[in-house]
Amino acid sequence: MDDDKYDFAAVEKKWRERWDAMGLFKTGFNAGGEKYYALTMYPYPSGVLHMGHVINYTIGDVIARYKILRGFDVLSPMGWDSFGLPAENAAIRTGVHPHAFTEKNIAKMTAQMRRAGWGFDWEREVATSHVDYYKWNQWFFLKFYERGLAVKKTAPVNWCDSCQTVLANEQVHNGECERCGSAVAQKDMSQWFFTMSRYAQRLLDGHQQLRGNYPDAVLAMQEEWIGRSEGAKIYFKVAETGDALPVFTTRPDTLFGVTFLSIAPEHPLLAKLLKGTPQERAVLDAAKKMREGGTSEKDLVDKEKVGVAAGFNVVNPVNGESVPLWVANFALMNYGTGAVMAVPAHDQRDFEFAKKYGLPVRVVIQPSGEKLVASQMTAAYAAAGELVNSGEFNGKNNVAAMSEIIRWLTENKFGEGTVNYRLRDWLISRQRYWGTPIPIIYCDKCGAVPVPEKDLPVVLPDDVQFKGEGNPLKTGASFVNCQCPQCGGAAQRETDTMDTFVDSSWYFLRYADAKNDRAPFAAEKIKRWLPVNQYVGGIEHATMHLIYARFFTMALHDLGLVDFTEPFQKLFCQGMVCKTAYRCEACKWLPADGVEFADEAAKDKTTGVVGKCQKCGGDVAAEMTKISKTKLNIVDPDALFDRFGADAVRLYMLSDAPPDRMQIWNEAGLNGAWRTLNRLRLTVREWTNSERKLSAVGENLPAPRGQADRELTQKTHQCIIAATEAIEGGSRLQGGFHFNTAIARCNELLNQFRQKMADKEAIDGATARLAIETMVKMLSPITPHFAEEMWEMLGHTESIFRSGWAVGDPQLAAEATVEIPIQINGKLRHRQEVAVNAAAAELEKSVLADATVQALIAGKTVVKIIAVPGRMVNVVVK
RNA sequence: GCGAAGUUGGCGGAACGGCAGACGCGCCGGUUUUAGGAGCCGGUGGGCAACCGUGGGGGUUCGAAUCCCCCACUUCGCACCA
Repeated sequence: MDDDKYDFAAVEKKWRERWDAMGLFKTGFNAGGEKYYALTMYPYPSGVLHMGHVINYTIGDVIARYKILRGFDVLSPMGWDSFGLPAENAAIRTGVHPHAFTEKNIAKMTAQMRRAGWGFDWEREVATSHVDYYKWNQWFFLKFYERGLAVKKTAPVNWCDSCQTVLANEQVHNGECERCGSAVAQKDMSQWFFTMSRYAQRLLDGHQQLRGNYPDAVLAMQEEWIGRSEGAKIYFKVAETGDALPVFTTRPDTLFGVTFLSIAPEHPLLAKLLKGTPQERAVLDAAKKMREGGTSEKDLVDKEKVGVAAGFNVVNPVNGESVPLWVANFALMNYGTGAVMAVPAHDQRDFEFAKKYGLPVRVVIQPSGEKLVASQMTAAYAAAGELVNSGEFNGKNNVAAMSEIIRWLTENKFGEGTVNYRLRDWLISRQRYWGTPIPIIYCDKCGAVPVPEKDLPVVLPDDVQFKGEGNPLKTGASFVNCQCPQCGGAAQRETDTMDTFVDSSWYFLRYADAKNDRAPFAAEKIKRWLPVNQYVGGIEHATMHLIYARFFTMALHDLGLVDFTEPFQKLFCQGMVCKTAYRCEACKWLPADGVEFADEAAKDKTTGVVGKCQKCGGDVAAEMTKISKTKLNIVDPDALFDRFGADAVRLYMLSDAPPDRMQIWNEAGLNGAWRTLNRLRLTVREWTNSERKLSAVGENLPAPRGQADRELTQKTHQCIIAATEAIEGGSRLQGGFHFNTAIARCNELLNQFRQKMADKEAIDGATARLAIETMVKMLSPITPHFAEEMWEMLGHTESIFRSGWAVGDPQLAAEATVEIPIQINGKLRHRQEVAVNAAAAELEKSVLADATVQALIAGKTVVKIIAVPGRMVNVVVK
């Protein structure tokens, strides 16, 4: 009958225009409603949306629309994290200025975002590379500087000698420069930090408020990142010179077992000690060698443990013993004190190091029931036991004696109990152009002088060169040379720019007052909108961005700029979008169409060899990984919008898996989403036609309140309740956002509705309308254009987003009877239809009265009966 | 190395400690004068059966995909990518 197709392109365009016209996504749409701030992590403007964005912003949009339906005054903003390395790399490669590159990308991605149907309040758009944004980064820096929260210290960077440039960890592969392949080494530079480590305990304490509102995994990762550990600081001294060399240890109980002490190769004391000694050259060379390779934690840890004797000894305060000082690459300057006491008998890493270099092993803890002999040990003994060779602590349990030992250390001034954190100060300096200039001027006379607030912003200059060597900002003569604000003499600007994580640590505050040119934001706007009610983003941000933003908010709180300490009330993290990638030993990564598959089944395999490379004929192995350009497994959202429309893509993204799981990309499922929409559309058409027929017959027809009506009404209310619960979370589905099960409930309702139509069951017009409108409404946040179109088809003249969310009635949803399983000794044996509210005693009676059950337990003794009302009965027999 | 998450049919996934496989994809068969990426009907974990089945091995329980312990594998993060 109807051979027309659903013209999604026209429908989607039509509704986007109407939403714009009606101001659906501007704050105040539900004027007077309670505020709701729905935030999604702003993207880096790479120029193309990837599937991670699609899932992220679809979830955010569904939440915003759902809250609009529930009457909230919703703020749902979008912006651009537009500073960063890629624009600068593009400038080096193609000569296009980062500014032009970035603006073009923003324009492209904005168009893509509109096509997806994500509703944002574009009047609040921010771009961090715009001077009206980064000016406030500089302003915050000055405030931090005044308070001692921004300081300058020495820290190592990845240095490529042949490119004469600092490299990001990302640009270092296996200790080599990504561009030229030459060896990378660490180099110390004086750089700016935010003293975030001061906030370690507060960040940790904040978890109490966040527990239950952030994913547990994120809190666990942040706890690990903050890395609180209790232990003691022990005052070792250099035997020859008397220099203090404190160490931090979590195992003060093993202090009598120390046989050497390790110091980080870049420890400042090392160079001082060695100065003028015969071994100076050799030890410093060895230390330098240890610093080859990148600075990332993974690079450091993966390195083989090596060391060299420094030619000095240190004195163990507890027994006065002198033990040798070693330089070791596993001693980390930025953790603890940069020196570690070594107890080979009770620490595996120390044990291995001691065996490698022939250092002594001394047992100070004996496990019960066996006796360790140092010379016969093959591994360290790290567990608990009885202290031996430990002076007055001999005979005590090492764990139980811990606090006593710490007290003793403090009383005797050998050390003190202390808490150490893994959390480091935040290194914000970047030796790059495309970032916020740090507002500091260096004067020969006055030293480092902050740029006065009235001189802000320090604008990024355009007259710079991108050669791939050094920091381009240093080539801007007009930028670098300036006057000292204090003495007026010739001075030079800081050419380091800020880490882009500074930008993203407060952008959510700026959205509340995006156009303010007198302050980063006005207090009353912050009061209205902050904190963020729901933040949505990728799990990959669990530590860095989310910790920096929390720290920044606490710092702003301490500056009196905001009156809360946690920026995000609730956090939801979607999983990675992954897809099979193909790798050929010789040709590296291949696109799927570059693989000659062994057979049809091989196309679905996600691991192991699946075929041959079309180019070289070598074996191709499949691997399931995050969608990325380098692995050639990207999916272009635009192409999907072209083929299926935004609604079908959105529906598919949410219908398959709960969004906090890893999403496995499989295009076949998209067809199914498209079909679901068509089926619903067909249903709406058929029903609106038949409804017209019905009303033409007359209103005198008795309403057929029969069995079919009751069933459909029940199913409809079940759908509303279950779908709402799946979205909201709650007792059963804790986290919420289980769109996949909400969609499944709608499908069930649709199936039942179509079944009844096909069977020509008599259904009252109002019952049918409620059912069909419920399906449309439950889907409206997910497939908004489609839902609007159906809503209109159903005779409504106003947007569905004006109609409010559906309310389920638990009484109408309730079932009268339920078929419960009957178990005999825990095994399913029979079923019985019982009243839903039948009490345990009634269940027992009716089950025992059942002939089948009697036959099953004939000749056996009933030991007990477990009856769970409404769920099951288990008869235990012997 | 450290930390996190995950592992259920051919596939994505459902399942307050209580009927394993909802819903969807795919596949198989049928159907509608039907050529569409269409609709509709039926089937679809394994096994002829009894039964067996939630990565492997133990445990707790009347009852375990679910809780506990051990192990394996996969993915993600680790501070200059954002």
